[in-house]
Amino acid sequence: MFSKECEYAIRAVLYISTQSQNAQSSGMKAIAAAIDSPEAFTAKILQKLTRANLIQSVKGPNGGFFMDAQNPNKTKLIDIVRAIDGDRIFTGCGLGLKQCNALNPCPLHHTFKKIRDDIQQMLESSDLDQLAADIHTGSAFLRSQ
Amino acid sequence: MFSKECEYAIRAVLYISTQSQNAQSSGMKAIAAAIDSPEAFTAKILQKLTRANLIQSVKGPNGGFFMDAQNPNKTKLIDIVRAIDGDRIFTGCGLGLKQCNALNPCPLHHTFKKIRDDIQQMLESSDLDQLAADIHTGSAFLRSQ
DNA sequence: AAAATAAAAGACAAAACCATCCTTTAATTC
DNA sequence: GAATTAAAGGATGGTTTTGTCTTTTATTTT
Repeated sequence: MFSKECEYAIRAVLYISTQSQNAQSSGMKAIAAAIDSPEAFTAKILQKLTRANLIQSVKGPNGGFFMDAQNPNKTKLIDIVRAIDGDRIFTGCGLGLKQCNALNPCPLHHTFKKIRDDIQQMLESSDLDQLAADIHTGSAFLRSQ
Repeated sequence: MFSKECEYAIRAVLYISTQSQNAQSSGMKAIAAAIDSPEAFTAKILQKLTRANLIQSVKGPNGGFFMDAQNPNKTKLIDIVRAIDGDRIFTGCGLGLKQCNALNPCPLHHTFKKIRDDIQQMLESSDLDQLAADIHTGSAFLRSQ
């Protein structure tokens, strides 16, 4: 569904979101450990997210990554997905046709449209606060237990 | 959503299904042309589908690939997906966690479950006859127009 | 039986994706 | 302002996926 990069990105942002609620910034190594992802690769992803203005960063001692307080409840999952994977998952054809639309559809176009719309709807409606809450209460996890 | 291999596989089987309705067998090159896929790669995929008993093949002059008459209405899309991509799309975690289930879920597990169930339902319920019919009438296509 | 045809099979090549390493830049601490 | 810390950036390596090429095997036609 998502690229590995995007999976890590979502998990990283969710983690940063939980930490930012206590005005804590998180270093790259701490993030990679918390979400069980490779450090160097995670660093690259955090760079992309920073450039996309989805998270902030500061260099130097006690630096790291964070979101400003009002951001977690504005940022939606779809923003992360768009920043990393683009919109191929929303617009691409399920059977890989270069051109596939209502006028010239693949045999699954109409059925897939509903599913893609559901995914989009889900990614647009969920804000990070709610998801971070589940992590805080221990009812959801960012790495395997 | 699906691997490229699986996309080609579905398109190939749908094409073979349309041709088999006239008891016509189709050669690899004809299939690749009809679905706009690379020939050699398509040949490999057709081999897999044959080994999985989703289609039949005969060698030699006038050989090719076909489905026996009663097969297109028994075969479901999910059989093709399972044969090529396995069941990762039905069981894998959307955020890439090695272990993700109702007891130890990722923050998106429950939302994703619904979507994955929808996809599975869709792949189980559609049989090839119906989809082939749309192709025959020209209301759906297996390659870009 | 020989020739021709077409799939099966195995080895190989290219591209994309995933991941790491090393140097540079910026911020903080002492 | 020197040393330290941590992110930014660039170059590079490994793996998987995608795709090709060549030989072999099976079937049909003549």
